[in-house]
Amino acid sequence: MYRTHHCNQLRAADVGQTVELSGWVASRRDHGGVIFIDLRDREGITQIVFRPESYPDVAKEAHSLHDEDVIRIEGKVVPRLEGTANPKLPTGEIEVVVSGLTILNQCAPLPFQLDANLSNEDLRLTYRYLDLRRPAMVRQLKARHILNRTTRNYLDREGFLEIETPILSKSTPEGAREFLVPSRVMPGLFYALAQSPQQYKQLLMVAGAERYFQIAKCFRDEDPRADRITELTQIDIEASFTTQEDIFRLVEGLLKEIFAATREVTIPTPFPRLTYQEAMDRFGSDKPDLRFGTELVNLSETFRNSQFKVFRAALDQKGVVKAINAKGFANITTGQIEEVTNLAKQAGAKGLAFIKVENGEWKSPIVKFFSESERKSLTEKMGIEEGDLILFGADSWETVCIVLGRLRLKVAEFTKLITDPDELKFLWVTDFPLMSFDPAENKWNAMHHPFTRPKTEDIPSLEQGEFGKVRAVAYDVVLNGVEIGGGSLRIHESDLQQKVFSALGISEAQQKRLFQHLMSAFSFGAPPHGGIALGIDRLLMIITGTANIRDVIAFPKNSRGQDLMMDAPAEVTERQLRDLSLAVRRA
RNA sequence: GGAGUUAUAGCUCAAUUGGUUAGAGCGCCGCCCUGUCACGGCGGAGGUUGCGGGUUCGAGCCCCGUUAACUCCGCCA
Repeated sequence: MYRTHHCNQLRAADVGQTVELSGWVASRRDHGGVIFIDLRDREGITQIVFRPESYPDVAKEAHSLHDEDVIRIEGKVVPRLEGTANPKLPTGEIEVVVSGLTILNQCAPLPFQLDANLSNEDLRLTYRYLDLRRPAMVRQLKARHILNRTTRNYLDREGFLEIETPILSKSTPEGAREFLVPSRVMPGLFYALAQSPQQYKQLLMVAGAERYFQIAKCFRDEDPRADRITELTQIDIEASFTTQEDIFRLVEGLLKEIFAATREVTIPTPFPRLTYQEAMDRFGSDKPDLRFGTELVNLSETFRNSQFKVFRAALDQKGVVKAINAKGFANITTGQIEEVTNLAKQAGAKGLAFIKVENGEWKSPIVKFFSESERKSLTEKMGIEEGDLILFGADSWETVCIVLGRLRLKVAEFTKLITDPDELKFLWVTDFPLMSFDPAENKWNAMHHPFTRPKTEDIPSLEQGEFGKVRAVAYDVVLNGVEIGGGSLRIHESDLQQKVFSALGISEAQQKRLFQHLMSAFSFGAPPHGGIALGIDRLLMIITGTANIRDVIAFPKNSRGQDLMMDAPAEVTERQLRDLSLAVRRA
């Protein structure tokens, strides 16, 4: 037997028991005579004591122990001596006097220390199995386990079946770049790794599964970010005979249980809702962070007849003038002004107009163009007070919203508008546009995916070719400015699906080649259906309060998609390539 | 594809305006230590300052190039 208890189990009530423990040496405090060791396993730490006067042979062997050696001990639980209890440990009232020691395995000198400052991430990822021994990382693994368990229990109770779908699938033109996998049996042909189970889950609805979910791995061959990784996990949900309201209620209930189980907080439901239009107009983002205000204010009427050419020109071209008030940020430094100006330009602005309100004076190169009534209207609409900084955008509605939305986030960061690190602000963003125009490709792309249902009242616009006016029954769930999930009601009629494909520039020949299975499935009595997918990794980032998606994944890839521990991707042999009928072209 | 930040001992970091032998803490090795909990004390080993070039009497520090990591933009239905 290796253990009778784990290392976070023994308490004062267990005093007198003879126990066995196994684990790693987390810390050795060798006084020459008595030796203390913090013995660590997955659950926690128990102090064990070697007393030479009681067990001289065992104590002698303990002198040679090192950090991270793996040992098994037996001994007696005793209360700690008067005044030596450790209130920092749940097991701190007791210790185990060791009468028997087995060294199960020794540890070589470590490449980095587990108890010290975090080492550089390369090293942590290379030796991830050591990094994961840190209690903080164990907490991450447990949080994911609890989230998954809660999800399964909840969706089971709601009548959902967990059904697995293929990872090896077929390449489709829309969406993220895919990882390709060559077929050995059929030379020259390729699978694609599923970027989501989207089509399978819709086909399951046609199959009459009615309520499906899956904790699904998805693969996207795009450049990673701090909150994006090539290999991600989603709670994938689809239901038949469902409405947007049904899905909102389901997901709100799920998130309520997840946050109760992982963070022990009660989140208020239902979540507030904004349409895409409102979200962009007021917050300059389709995933607004509602933990602070600083809303975008429309000033188009104020400057309708302005002498300031930049504003006037934007308005004359049917654009808008909007602004945000960075309260109390008039003391912005020159360097910060430069930074926000660059940010504005990056987001599509031609420049950045601003007003600093200092000592009762408006300090700005543009104020001289403003009339008395314009100043008055501006003061009123923006609620201008001493110490404020007003940042303007004048351009097309979309550009202005995007620019000011980015500035809003930057201002919040500079002026520390988020004060409570535990605050959770959920919302639904609804009525997304069905399609967006890509000037680079000169074509319309699906905003969500090509199977998204247009709003019934907007179908005439679709038929008339006014694609920009068509809204979708598509929705995102947003938490603290992070898109944690998105979904839609789907098209279940082959003729409507065909119209959308055509609008997206997918020819009939392509439709047949790529989506024949869907088109024919829809012709055999497909029920109305819809669903959503929630990003587990991003959700866990917020639950555990980390800024890096790799912290919530046991074995993550780095920002170039490498697994530093396994050293993947790696070269393969000529023989393997030959079997796959592949040749590598080297530069 | 573009931009920014970073790179010094096994790890985390220092090193004044360019100045002589590049330091500290932790870890490692040796010795000492019977109530610690980041135990403590004494001693020791350990460096091509990412790599290549340049400027200079002299470069960890300045310049150019390059590589890598991270972050951001593009991209991510």
